[in-house]
Amino acid sequence: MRPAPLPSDHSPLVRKLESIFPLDDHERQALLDLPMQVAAFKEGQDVVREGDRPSRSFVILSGFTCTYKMTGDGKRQIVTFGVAGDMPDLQSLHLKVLDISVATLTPCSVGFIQHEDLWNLCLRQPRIAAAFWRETLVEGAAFREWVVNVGRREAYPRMAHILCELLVRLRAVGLAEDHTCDLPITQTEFADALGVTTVHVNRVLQQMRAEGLIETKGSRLNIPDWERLKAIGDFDPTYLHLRRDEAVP
Amino acid sequence: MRPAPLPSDHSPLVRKLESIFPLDDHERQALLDLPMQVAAFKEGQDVVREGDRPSRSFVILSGFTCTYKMTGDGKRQIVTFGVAGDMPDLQSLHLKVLDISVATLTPCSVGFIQHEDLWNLCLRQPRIAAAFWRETLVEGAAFREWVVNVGRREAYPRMAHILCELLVRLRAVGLAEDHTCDLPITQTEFADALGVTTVHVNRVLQQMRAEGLIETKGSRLNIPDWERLKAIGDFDPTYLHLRRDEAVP
DNA sequence: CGTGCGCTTGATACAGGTCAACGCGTGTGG
DNA sequence: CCACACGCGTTGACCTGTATCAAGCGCACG
Repeated sequence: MRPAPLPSDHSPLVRKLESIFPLDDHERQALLDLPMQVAAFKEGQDVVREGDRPSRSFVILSGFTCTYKMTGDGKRQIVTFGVAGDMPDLQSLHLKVLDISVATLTPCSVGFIQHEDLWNLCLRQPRIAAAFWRETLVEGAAFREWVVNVGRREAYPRMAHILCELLVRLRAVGLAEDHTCDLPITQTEFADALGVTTVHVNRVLQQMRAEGLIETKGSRLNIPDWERLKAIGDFDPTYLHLRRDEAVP
Repeated sequence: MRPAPLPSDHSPLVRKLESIFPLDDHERQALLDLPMQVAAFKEGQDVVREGDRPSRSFVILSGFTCTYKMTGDGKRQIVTFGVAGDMPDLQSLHLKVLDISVATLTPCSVGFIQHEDLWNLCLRQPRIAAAFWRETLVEGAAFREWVVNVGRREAYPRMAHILCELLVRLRAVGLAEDHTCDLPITQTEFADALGVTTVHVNRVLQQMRAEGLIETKGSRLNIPDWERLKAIGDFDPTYLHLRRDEAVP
């Protein structure tokens, strides 16, 4: 007998959209009514793959993902991390063939939404269409900043910058306390995100710990001096286009 | 007396949108009817600047632009080049404050369109809204590939890749013959796009010329062996999401 | 006719890559 | 229940792509 469908939980989606776009009760309800098929993924699996032609997009309900591309000679570049509420392949609503793959970094629960349902909702509620559009634009802004980070900052500030971005994004969806969060990202994954080697990531992290910039135990990250990390990472959260500035007081 | 308003020419916009989205006569006409205020910019001017809160977006009608961000210590990273038909700040329709600046690389003619007019058109014609949304998504896809290029390819293939992208995009809007185009981009600008120094760009270009990969006279670029350039640049045009694959036969 | 910008070249320095090996914790199959 | 394999973090020695610095050249333009 087939497993019962997993219970759906739309709240990460709503929370995420509200972090960048104001919704009224009616709109919130419309989102909650979206048909969603929930699936569980183990760590290290591809949710979608470059070249796919999906008829649905997905929301991350829990867990962490990375969005990546492979080069011809087998190197991986991670272009963004996904956290609860993110829709890493929302673009496929308009772009038929996927130009990226999305893999889970941890066990994940994801909710699939048929393009048809999304499309109908957008036609009926232009403001929700605007919210989704805006969501993809914010994602685009983050890619631009990622280019700057990889192209123009050395490994040390580059790492600082990514840590800042992750903390702020996690805070925006309620997944981080003031200066602490769970960040289950391995050094290899950071390496592929920063465009450096694992060895170098290791040395950078050690130096950051030595200088009291960060504290880690297990996957727990703590940032003792947020202002200093921000300064070193040359981090300005404007590009995340959050409604409430989550720059952390 | 004030100068007469410049004559507007919507055709670059229509041509660009049609390269990624099928339009019918009615939709084409709706675009042609968009109120547009044309302005001429000299070379090296900012059209819009990071931090601006524009009430309009612009289409490049002629000329070349670059979209860039500055780091805290004054380094510039170009995140994309703009050619006729592109709308480098279309995102500002939904994101109030600009996270990028756009500068002209050559004298440019640009057409400003009020957000209000765009917004009305999108509400009346959902398919045109979809076309604009798609336009921003394609731009996002190009940023992702730019991250990969800067993060994971060495300077030589990185340059090859950018040249491939530019040729294909120019072809898509009718600004390039098969393997030749006008590319008025200085070595300094390439440096800021690739995340390397001008000196290094110079050496890379010389090597490419020496190996017969490219030929240049003035701003004229010719590519004698397209397949080889593509292979070296690890270039696959899928991410540009063109309707007709402009991969150049 | 100078002056500045874009291009070019050479010498030298360094951030980060490569290669190789080891420790440690954990899950697993014999 | 132990041995072993494997993933992740760590370390050291050495190498290289690219940066940095400095200078010269030619041409377009005021």
